[in-house]
Amino acid sequence: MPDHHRLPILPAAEAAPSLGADAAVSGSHVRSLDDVRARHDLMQIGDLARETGKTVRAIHLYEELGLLEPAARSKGGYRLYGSEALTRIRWIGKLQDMRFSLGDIQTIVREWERAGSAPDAMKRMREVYARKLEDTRQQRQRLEALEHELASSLDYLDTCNDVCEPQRLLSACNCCDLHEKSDEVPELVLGFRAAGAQPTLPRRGTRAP
Amino acid sequence: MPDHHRLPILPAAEAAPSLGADAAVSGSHVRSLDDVRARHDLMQIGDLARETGKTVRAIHLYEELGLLEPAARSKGGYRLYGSEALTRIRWIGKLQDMRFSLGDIQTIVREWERAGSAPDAMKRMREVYARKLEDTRQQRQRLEALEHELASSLDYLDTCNDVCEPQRLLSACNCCDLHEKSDEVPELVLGFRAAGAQPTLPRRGTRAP
DNA sequence: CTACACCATGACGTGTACGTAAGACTGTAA
DNA sequence: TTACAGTCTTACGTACACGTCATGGTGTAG
Repeated sequence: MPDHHRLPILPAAEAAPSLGADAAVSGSHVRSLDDVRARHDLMQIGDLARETGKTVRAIHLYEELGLLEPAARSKGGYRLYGSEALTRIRWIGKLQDMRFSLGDIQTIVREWERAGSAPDAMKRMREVYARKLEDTRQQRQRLEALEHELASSLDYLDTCNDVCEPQRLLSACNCCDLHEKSDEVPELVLGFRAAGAQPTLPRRGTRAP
Repeated sequence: MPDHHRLPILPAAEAAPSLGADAAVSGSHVRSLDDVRARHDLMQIGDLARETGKTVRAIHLYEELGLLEPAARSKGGYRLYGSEALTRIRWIGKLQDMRFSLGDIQTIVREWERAGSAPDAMKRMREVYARKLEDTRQQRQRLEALEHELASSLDYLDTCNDVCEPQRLLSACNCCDLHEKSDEVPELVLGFRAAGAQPTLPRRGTRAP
């Protein structure tokens, strides 16, 4: 067999130089292409998808947006990725968890790529992260507050289950005297009762959208 | 002036019975319609929008979805809301903050309206809230973790700014020896370097989407 | 009466992050 | 060689939570 049958790889750039052969190897079914690719630590898009939990489509999208590029292509045009792709995709996921949109990430990546020097790039990234730390903090505090509201609502609802007569009607809830007077009705509970359709007069045809 | 000039209100149901005249009154420009409506604690959709920070369109949407109904309509068809609408809309907002979609809220509201008795309804709602408390907790923990990652990334980037030579190139970052050996490169920083386009060989035309 | 801000209804548009399908090609095993 | 899963590009579809007209009526002041 001539050489080009073994594995025709067209590297997009020089292969990652100093990385040892310690890449993530999916422990499942081994095909012979894997054997060959393994010499270069390369996996194809489906493997990458499995490892990251993203779909192939999502990875395609990231590439369209310039967030990710395959390390190489097979002769037939298959995308081949090294283990840095895993890092990159997980990184994207984390930024998404922080509520960066893909557009934001695009901007970040472009800034990074256009940075003059290393400390310059680091400085820009520091700013982005510093701002995001602030509103991540705020978001978390909001969630904390909601958690407390949820907890006290559960408390309140427990009283309902404990002391309310089983046949009591919802309409009688507005003048309920079974809770401690000190118990303010939590807003999360109040909301159920306010301004909905009239449950006792169900004259609206159920128009499910 | 005949009576129907004063305020032709067609109540959708009996007005909220036991609520005192303590409704939220926007302290701004008072028009005479307000005067009249004030006797019934009613505001029109624009006022409601201002008070809640939502748009008129959003409120319309909530109504289409069955999440909210005006307490009454003016003779001319204007929607008129009591103060429970404020409660309701703020409630919707909180549920949205907990990552309930409007569709979820729709389901919740329908379940509530179809509940047989009061304790029955409370039980259902308790379950919904209990589940949500769980994943609100998880979400918050995720955010906490990200906060820590952000903080240590900022730390790491500070070192870059402090000890890196101003003209060092990004490509030299991969073999950077200026950090303590104990400093693992944070993933949030690693992500920048992995698998992007090649910054040193900018041969991709900037294809901004 | 007129001006003018506000509102109603209906319908179509928008941005995000993918999903889905079509039709053709690739890589490998049997 | 054939079968078959995986992949390619292209392109249109989707769900969500509204935004944005267009057209016409309403409520009140001057």
